[in-house]
Amino acid sequence: MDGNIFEKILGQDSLFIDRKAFEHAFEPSNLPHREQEVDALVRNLVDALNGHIPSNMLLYGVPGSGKTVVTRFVLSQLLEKGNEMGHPVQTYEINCRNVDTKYRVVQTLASQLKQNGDYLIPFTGWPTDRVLETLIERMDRAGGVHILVLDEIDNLVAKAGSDLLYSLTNMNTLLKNARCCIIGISNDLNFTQELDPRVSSRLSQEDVVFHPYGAQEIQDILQERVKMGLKINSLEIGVIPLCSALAAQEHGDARRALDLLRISVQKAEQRSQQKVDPKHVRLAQSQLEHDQVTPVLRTLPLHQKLVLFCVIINEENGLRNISTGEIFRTYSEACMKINIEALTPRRISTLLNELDTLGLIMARNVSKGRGGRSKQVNSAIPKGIDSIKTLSENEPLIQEASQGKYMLQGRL
DNA sequence: TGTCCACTGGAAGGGAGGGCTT
DNA sequence: AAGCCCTCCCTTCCAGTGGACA
Repeated sequence: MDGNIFEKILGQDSLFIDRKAFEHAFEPSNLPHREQEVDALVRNLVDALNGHIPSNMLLYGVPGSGKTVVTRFVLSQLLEKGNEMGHPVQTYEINCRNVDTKYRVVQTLASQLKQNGDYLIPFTGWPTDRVLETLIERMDRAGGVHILVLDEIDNLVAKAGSDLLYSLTNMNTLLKNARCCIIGISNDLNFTQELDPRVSSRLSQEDVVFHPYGAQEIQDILQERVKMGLKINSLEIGVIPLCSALAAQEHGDARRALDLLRISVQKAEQRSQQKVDPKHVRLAQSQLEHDQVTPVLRTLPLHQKLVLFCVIINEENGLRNISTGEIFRTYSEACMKINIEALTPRRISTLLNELDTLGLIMARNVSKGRGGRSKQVNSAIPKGIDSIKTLSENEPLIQEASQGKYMLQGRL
């Protein structure tokens, strides 16, 4: 072979000028169509600079509607101004999807305030109250205004209840030398209904709703990023509208649009083409679907995989709208075949709900009169993904069960 | 109109596994 | 080592239920 294998690709002209412009973590200096929301945050948070405590806020909106990016943008400006004016402001951002228990949230916050000589708080072990006390001590020591951003806060409430939020919203009464303010970010508009009323009144002193972006608005966002990130004239007409339209279908998710565009450009580059055309967008769309689903499939726990596997097997045999009972029977049989103990029907019901939340199945409750009440389940995995193969990877038991799928088919 | 099916989903709690404190 | 605390996964128990059917 001539030359180094990297040379060919390295030497290739890229259509990107700055790939970062399309990354999720990118923080643009201009946020089109979010002026009102920025304004709402600024009007509230300005209190931190006046020596007052800003109201707690709740930001609502579908994924990719700019909640996090707007918050980060405003907070970075606030930090800057705070430093300039000599009003110390501390900000914390916690994603409650990853950090989803009372203990862990408090531990994460307190750890961020750790200084030399402070205890290292273990990730489990201490009584939560003690961690909370430590947090309050450290906040007081740091002084100033502390702004806690709890992203995907609905997740936290679903798993850990209102207890933590009660403690957090109560902190101002315990702090002597510092003040704190909470910004909750939620994808779910109805989540305050699950909160303790005392908590919800304290937490949602100010609500800001982020409406989903429309196709036209997404186009504007893309245009902006294209200016920064791509060479001039690298897109065929129609690429941006197509990306926007596809993303608008996905509940107006701007992140999705950026991903689509970024991958489309990569697809064109891989084919050594000078311009991105709508064909590349279609390719990107199917890759995105694939990339979203397969890691989820791979990392499901064994029983979760088995349940999903049973849904798929049934579907491959032409059955739609499968009931919980049917799934449970297929599942029990599969467990028997691979010689593991089956979980209870109650547990399977929960697992089905979880699969539904993950978007891997569509489950709806229906009543068939005397036939009883049950779920109707269908797979929601995009076509073109070999789900059984993916489920079987590194999972010999599933492989074994899938080899017996014709036996399973027999009883259906 | 009431019955009754096949579940649903809440509540409580067990127990294993991680870790800390005394 | 014994006694806690916290989380995760799971079971057991059970009241509740939408709607076809007698």
